This record gives sequence, structure tokens and C-alpha cells, in this order.
Amino acid sequence: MRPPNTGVGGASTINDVARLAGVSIKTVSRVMNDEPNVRQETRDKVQEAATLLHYRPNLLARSLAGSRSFLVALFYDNPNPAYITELQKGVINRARGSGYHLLVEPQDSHAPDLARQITNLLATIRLDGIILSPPLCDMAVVLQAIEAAGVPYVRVSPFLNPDRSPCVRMDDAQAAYELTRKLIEMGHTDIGFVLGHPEHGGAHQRYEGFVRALREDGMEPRPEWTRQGYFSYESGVEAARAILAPGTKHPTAIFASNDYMALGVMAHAQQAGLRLPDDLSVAGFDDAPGALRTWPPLTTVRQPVEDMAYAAADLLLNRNDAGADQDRMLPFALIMRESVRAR
Amino acid sequence: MRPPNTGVGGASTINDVARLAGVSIKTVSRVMNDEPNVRQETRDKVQEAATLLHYRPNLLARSLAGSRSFLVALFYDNPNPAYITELQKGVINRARGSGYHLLVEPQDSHAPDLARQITNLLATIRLDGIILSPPLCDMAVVLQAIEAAGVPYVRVSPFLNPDRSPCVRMDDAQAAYELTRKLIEMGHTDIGFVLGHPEHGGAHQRYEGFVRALREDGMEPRPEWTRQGYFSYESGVEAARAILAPGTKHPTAIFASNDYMALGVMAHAQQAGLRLPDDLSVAGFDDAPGALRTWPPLTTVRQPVEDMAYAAADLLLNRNDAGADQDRMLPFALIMRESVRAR
DNA sequence: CTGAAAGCGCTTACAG
DNA sequence: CTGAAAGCGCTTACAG
Repeated sequence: MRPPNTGVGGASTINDVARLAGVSIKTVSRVMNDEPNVRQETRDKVQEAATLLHYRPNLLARSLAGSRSFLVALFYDNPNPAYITELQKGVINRARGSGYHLLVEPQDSHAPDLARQITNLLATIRLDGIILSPPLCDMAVVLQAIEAAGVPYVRVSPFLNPDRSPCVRMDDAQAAYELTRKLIEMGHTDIGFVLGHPEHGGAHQRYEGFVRALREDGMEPRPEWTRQGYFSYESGVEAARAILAPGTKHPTAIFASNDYMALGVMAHAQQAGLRLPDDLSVAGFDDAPGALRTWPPLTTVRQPVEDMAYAAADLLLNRNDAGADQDRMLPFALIMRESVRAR
Repeated sequence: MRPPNTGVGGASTINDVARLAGVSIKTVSRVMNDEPNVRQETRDKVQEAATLLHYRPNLLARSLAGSRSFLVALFYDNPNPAYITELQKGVINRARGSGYHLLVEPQDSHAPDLARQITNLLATIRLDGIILSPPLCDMAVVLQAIEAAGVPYVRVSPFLNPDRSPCVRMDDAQAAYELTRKLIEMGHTDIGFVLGHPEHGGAHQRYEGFVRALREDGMEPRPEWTRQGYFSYESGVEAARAILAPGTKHPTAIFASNDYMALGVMAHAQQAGLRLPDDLSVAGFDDAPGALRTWPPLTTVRQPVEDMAYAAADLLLNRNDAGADQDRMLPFALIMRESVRAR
């Protein structure tokens, strides 16, 4: 057996392998797809020919002929680089093993023709699945467009209609509750809170957990210490400026709904002459690996973004399995660092 | 004309459009691809039918039949989330307008079978182009594998063999030179330097610019103030620990080859009881938007990563144009903030 | 256990 | 200016 010369591009095809192995292309197809009903001897012959020719099935051809494209897409509209790359890592880690590739498709959640854009995209590329992250995963027009195209999807950290699709999440409310309890146990009774972006479901859940923890001790959030933020550094600075306004009583701790805002709070506090953590404790939420480093190191909640994305891809690719659960709740972790000090 | 019922998946095909418009599929193909030699009247008829049917050409079918896949990939091996997302943004912004989609393909630059993995990938998916970032863009095995597959590629910030492919870059050496000159002009003569990851070409160029600026005033880098780093926060902390060792003379400023390391330097300095910027000025390099926020705000060099990626995609998609230059050098910007203070 | 035929939805190369 | 035929590299559905 000697390899025939391969054409331009160097790629050999199923025909080359079939010829070399002395079988039909259908048999080669069976072997490449690990289908049953092929004699071991035939299988070996085909494998040998495929190896000799460096044959790799053409994904596009498989896709056009078959029912799978081996392409999944990640839809997002989120300015947080660490969050996005964690999501991508998780999806890719799961998808690669199954021969799938990841298309990144950022979407503008405020585009007036968002639904049409998605419909066009799905008509152009036959995706095998979509992973939706906040805030897109909570937008009815997005879900409708995807469902109309008949493409399976999994949502990460959705807020609305949890039964509408398979979902992966963590318990944001419980995490915020537990972190707040820690603050209280450490002697903090005057705690400020910076709300997250109202379009993100997690923001509401985190506040809910915060309030629950306070009420357990008969406390209530104080309006003058509770400020709207938008998950950005700048909004954290603004919130801190309001909460720490000169001439008013200050809280001893501020819990920001994400790490970027916590960083803004710390920056403003330091600029205002407060020593951290002596004069003010600060806590955040996210702990994306390698994303943020503060001084003092930030107490926060570790959100398992990569694991959630891995699980989401797993739900997508296993969706025909009988035993596959349709929803997954992943564990978070409290990360206590020096930005919080006992009173 | 009434739209025929579309099949499962809802997508209409070129045949549906041809039938409805009363022309051949070839004519539909011509119209969809904006080819010449179609009467305006025919063109209108086809457009109308296509609109009525919500027809979108199937990318996979175009790809299999034609010579283009409308897929480009970004290859990278870089732990910096902000860098990666900036690259992706730039590529996507340029590619979308031309109907291209982006596949993200992180590679392990230390994998022993890296070349084989890439070869397999390129045999599996016929990519129209690849964008290579450091350190992959300087690895001979990577370039060889891609060239053997005949896939066009553009490199971002390459160090070696600049003539081997179209490239996009900024002048790292000049940027480091100019920032160092600023430090000198502000009265700093004792300046420490934290080197970047040796596998990244930019690291060497930045050091070169630093040295050039010193020599212009007859100074030399001092070995005890020059430390190897690896672009990570931790390596910045380590470098600062060495440079600021107790009982030794300290520099008045430290220039770290990227922002993460600068952050590490700042954290260590504060931990060691130094006031910033009074006791020590710190400068970094990168200024990825939204990636890092420090207190005091960090003086750094703005590297136009998104613009470089946009330009790289542009080179890829325009590569047949006669007038297209093969290389692009993009401007940087010095960002002077409060982490540096005049002596 | 294996294969011949048809077809996925387009483009290419050619003919008129 | 327009179209009929062939084919891209596979899988599906069917036959034996």
C-alpha cells in the first residue's frame, strides 16, 4: 500500500482512504464514526489506510450531509473579560474532547434588531447548540429566536423562566447570605451594599441573600448605605462616594455585588483617606482567577464560571442521554481575605 | 407569489428561492454573491423571493462547494483575559462585516504534539485564515504546520522572522523608551525593571527600549534592580521583593513590563510599608481597557490590542487586494497617571 | 457485515 | 445575461 499523492491543500478524502483500503466509502464512514457492524479485520485495514494518508474527516462535509455541525456558539454581552474567557475555557474543555469547536458570537443586547440578527445567524450556520449567558439568557426575544430555529441551548445563571431550558447555575442568594453572615459574625452591624446591574438576575439574588442575612439578626438594609451599581469599577467608585459621604455616619463594611465594584469602593475609600481594612472592610463577588488583585487582598465569593460553562457544554452534548439531568447547581466558595477585618 | 412551506429547521434553500423567482439556482447564487451579469429586473425578482422566504445561504454548503469557509480562527496561549478578549473583539468587528465568523482555538504552546494537533485541526476544518498571537506566532513548528496546510495567517506582535508572513505590531521598544524618558525627565535616575516572559518577543523589546533610554543619559541598568518576571502578578511580587530587599538601597521607580506585574510590585511595596507614589513610583505596560484598576492609578503604555487584531483580520480578508500593504505598525500611547511622581 | 445510490445546499466550469 | 451539469466530501436510507 502506498499513499496516492494528495491534491492541493494536502488533505486526503474518504475516497482516498476507501480506495487504499479496498472498501467502500460507507465502510470508511462506519469506521471513522465508530459504528458497529464492521469486522475487526476490515476496521484495522481502514484504520491503517487512514493513518497512512493522515486522513481527517472534513467537518463541513459531515455537517452538510449529516445532522450535526460540530459547532457550538457562545452568545454573550458582557464587558468583563475574565468572565468571558472563563466561560470560553469551560466550553472548549468539554467540547474539544467530543470534536466540537466553539464560535464566539457577542451580541448587543440593546440592538433593536437583535432577534433578526440571531435568526439570520442561525439560518446561516447550523449550530449544534448555543450557550447563553446573562443578560441574554433572560431575554424573551433571544429565547424565541433560538427556539424558532430549533437549536438546542443551555443557559448559564438565568433568572427568569428557569424551566424553559436546561440551566446551569450557582446559588447567588445563598452565597451572598453566607458572606453577609460572616461579616456579621465578625462584628459588623453597619454594612453598606452596592447593587449589581439590574439587567443581570444574579444582581437581584445577591441582594436578596444580603437582606436575608441581616433580617436573621433583626436588622434591615439602610437606604443611605444601599446604592445602585452597574458591575463596573466606576459605578463602585460612585456608590462609595455616596455611602461614605463626608459628615455622615459610615458603615464599617461595604459588600459590593461584584469584584470590579469592590475595587472601586476600595479606591474611593483610600482616596478619601480611609485605611483598609482598619477603617473599612470591603467584600466583593466573583473571584475570577487572575482577573483582579487588590491591596489588601479582597474577600469575595468564588463563582465557578469555568465549571458552569463546562457543565453547560456537557448538558448540550449529552442531551440525548437518558440519565442526563436537565439542570445543574454548582457549588460556590467563600474566599476570606484581608480586606475584611473583625471589629 | 406565496412562500412554500419550509421544512424542518425552517430554513429555505437556494432551490426554494429559484423556484419562487422563476430562475435557476445559478442565478440566485449570482445575486446572493453580488456577481455581475444579472439584469436588474432579474436581480430584483430574486431579492424579493429571498426576502419573502427569509433565505440565508447555508455557510456550510457554500464552504464545501466553494473555496471559502467564512471561518477564521484565533490561536493563542495567553492567560491574560483582557488581552484575549480585546483580540477577539478586534477580529470579530472586522470579520462580521464580511460575513466571517470566529473560532477560538487556544493551543498549549508547550504540548509536545502541538504541530500534529494543529495539522489535524486544519485538516478537519478548512479555515480561511488564522490569527496568531504571542508566543505561538514565534514558534517555528506552528508556522510550519500552518504553511504546510496552505492556510493564510497573520501574526500579531511577532518577534522572529518578521518577513515570513504579514504582521501587525506596535513599537514596544519605542514605547518603553519613551516611558523611561518620562521617568528620567521627572527626576528618576534610580529605576528598577521587571522583565517580561522570555518566550514573548515583546518582553525583550521593552527591555531594549528601557536600556536605550538610560544610556542616552549615560546610565546603565543595575543588575540588582533588574529582575526576571513572567507577566504574572505573582512574578511582580517576587521581583519587587528582590528589588526592594530590606537593608539595600532602593530605586525611586520601578518599570514593570506589564500591568499585572506592576500591580504585584505595588502590592508588595504597600505591604512593605512604602507609600505610593511618594516613596516609590511604579509604571506598567498594556493598559487593557477595564482590566486593571489600581490605587494610585497606574502609569502605563496603552497597547492597541483591539486595533491590532482588527488590522490583522483586515490583512487576512483583504489579502488579494493589490493595494494592501503586508504589514501594519500601530501607534501606542503613554498614559501618565498618579502612580508616578516627580522627584 | 458491506455497499451502491441519492442527496445535503451550495459553487465551479462550461455552454449558449 | 442565464442555465444545465457536475461535484465539493461526507451521511442517510435502503438493499443485500
